[in-house]
Amino acid sequence: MASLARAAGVAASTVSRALRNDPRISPDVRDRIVALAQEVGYTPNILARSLVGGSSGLIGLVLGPVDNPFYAELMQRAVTQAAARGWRLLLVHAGPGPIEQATADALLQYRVDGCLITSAELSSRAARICRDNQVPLVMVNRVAWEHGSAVSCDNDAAGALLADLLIEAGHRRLAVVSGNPTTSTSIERADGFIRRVRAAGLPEPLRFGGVNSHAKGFEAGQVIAALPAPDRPDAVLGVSDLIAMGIMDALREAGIAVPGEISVVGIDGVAAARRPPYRMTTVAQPLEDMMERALDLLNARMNGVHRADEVVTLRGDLVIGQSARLPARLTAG
Amino acid sequence: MASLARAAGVAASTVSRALRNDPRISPDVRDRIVALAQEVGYTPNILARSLVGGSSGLIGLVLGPVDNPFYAELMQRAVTQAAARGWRLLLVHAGPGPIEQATADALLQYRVDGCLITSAELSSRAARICRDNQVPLVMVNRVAWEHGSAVSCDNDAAGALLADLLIEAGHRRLAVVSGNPTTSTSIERADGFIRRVRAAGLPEPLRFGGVNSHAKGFEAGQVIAALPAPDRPDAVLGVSDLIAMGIMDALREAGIAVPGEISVVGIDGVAAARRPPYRMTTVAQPLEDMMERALDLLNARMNGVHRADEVVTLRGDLVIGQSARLPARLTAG
DNA sequence: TTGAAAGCGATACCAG
DNA sequence: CTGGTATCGCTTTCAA
Repeated sequence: MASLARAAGVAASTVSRALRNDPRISPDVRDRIVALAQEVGYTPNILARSLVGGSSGLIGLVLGPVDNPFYAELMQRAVTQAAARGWRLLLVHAGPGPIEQATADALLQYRVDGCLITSAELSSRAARICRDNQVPLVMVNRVAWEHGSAVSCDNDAAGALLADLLIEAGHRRLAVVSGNPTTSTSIERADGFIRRVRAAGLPEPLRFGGVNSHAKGFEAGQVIAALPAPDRPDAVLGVSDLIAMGIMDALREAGIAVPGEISVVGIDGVAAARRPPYRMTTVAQPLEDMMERALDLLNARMNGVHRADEVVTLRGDLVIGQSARLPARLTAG
Repeated sequence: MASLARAAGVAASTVSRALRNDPRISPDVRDRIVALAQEVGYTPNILARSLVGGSSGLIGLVLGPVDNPFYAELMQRAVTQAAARGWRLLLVHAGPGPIEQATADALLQYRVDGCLITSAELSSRAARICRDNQVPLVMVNRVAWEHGSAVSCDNDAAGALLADLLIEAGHRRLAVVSGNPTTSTSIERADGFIRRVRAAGLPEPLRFGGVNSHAKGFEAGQVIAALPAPDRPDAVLGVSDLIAMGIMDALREAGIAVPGEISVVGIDGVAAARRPPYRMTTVAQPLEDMMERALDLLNARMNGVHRADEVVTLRGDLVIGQSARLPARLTAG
């Protein structure tokens, strides 16, 4: 920058202002400097800028296991929307394993302006670090931990809605395949579902699960398929599309027609579940809006202003596929 | 850091050295400082360090469309392996669209030590920026562009291997569904396949394609299914697993048995293709090794040392699934 | 083995 | 409107 200033015959501070469109710089001087910068291929060093300015322009991103396409879709939204706000993502973790200390430390070392945690599990270490250092924190698809704001889909309502629809369509023996029993997302979805089944006076739903994976759904599907027909459920909720896909695969492999003999529904609305051969009936998370709100929450907390932690819940969108028998009023149109 | 130095009764430079395990600092002083830093929760500011040191510890990551799970898997490897080397990823792009100028600029603004481009398409802008600014660049799953090194799977060999196996197993009417006609990956895979088909004296393979997506594979599958039986191919290669999954879905939906009536094979080895209901016979890219080599290449070019661009090609691993009829010698075991 | 001082590249305040 | 100067947090000579 010094050499640029010399070449332009002005002071460094003038260059600095010109390049950031400071209003109180004369247009002609600014144009000359901008042109010169362009010419010599000068790019401001954000690291140096952050040093004095305080803000790094970085958002830490902690991702969950990306074998669940939901996280991949979330990530894509995060990159795009963050870029639109002039922020960059520091990707510090992606995967199922616990986040390491060195990794969590990076959030502080790089002075991230905020942190986005999308993993339903294992986020505690990163969350603690953010709390201890007043780094704004927003969790997506996850209930707020001790500290931090959160944006999620109304999981309970999603489960309840699907239960209502299945029941209205005449299903009587329902089942639910859960994910990780320690994650709020999985629990709430199952709870909402089960509550409505009970409210309808139907028998207690069968319950399976333990991990949020295709394999676990497949396993549950095999067990269900092996049940003698009278005991066999006529409708199953996979608490995630990934699980629901596994269920459906197992049932079909066992020669059971979906939705002919058993209806299957999921939650998330990932692309893979919506296309053939699944055409899943599911409740899609409003990803675009969720990320928008998440970044809003971060933004509001980024300039040093303290604000109370905030929890935002958005309603999901019912996606009518062909994996479940639904009330005629929905399928007629 | 100044306050830390004051509290410890030493100079800032001593603190700096102590925290980085400089050998020429007395152990007791170092321990005292480290303990104190721990106590007050001090974290070094890497931005400031980079300012003087030169290296930011950041690797720019440009990702392709993550609806293809291949890119998601690649990303997970990238994060893990980069972390193991003490690097962090600056995620500047993910998705199908072209990379924007502002995004590409971020690579320079944050002074990334190197750049990893995994998108088979649209990487030119980022690549150009790296070239113009001597930022080490490695492309993964993509042939080298004008500038930069590259690591990829031997795509041609993968296509050739699958053709050989299908032919050996007795298939006679082959077809190939390509991806984006401008990407080296897609072209090479198809070329290898077609070359072997010709070499075997079989009729010219049917060709479909245009985009690397499930939808495009599905479309091609529908067309294939609609062909009158005598013209219908008895084996199809989808140049990516994503495409192959689409093909298989369409065929099965049309009531055609896979692999009973038509064999389907893919390339990539993504998790989704290997599990039920696909159980794809495919050539898996050695992701772990590819990322390892990619980071090696970056590392060798990162400390200012100039090295010639390098291209590394790794052989893929045949994954025997159940989506294709294969020679008995392979399926016997 | 430790300390003092000079930067690294930018911004911001205070003058002019 | 523009120029000097202190400063951000850390590393790195150069001395002691």
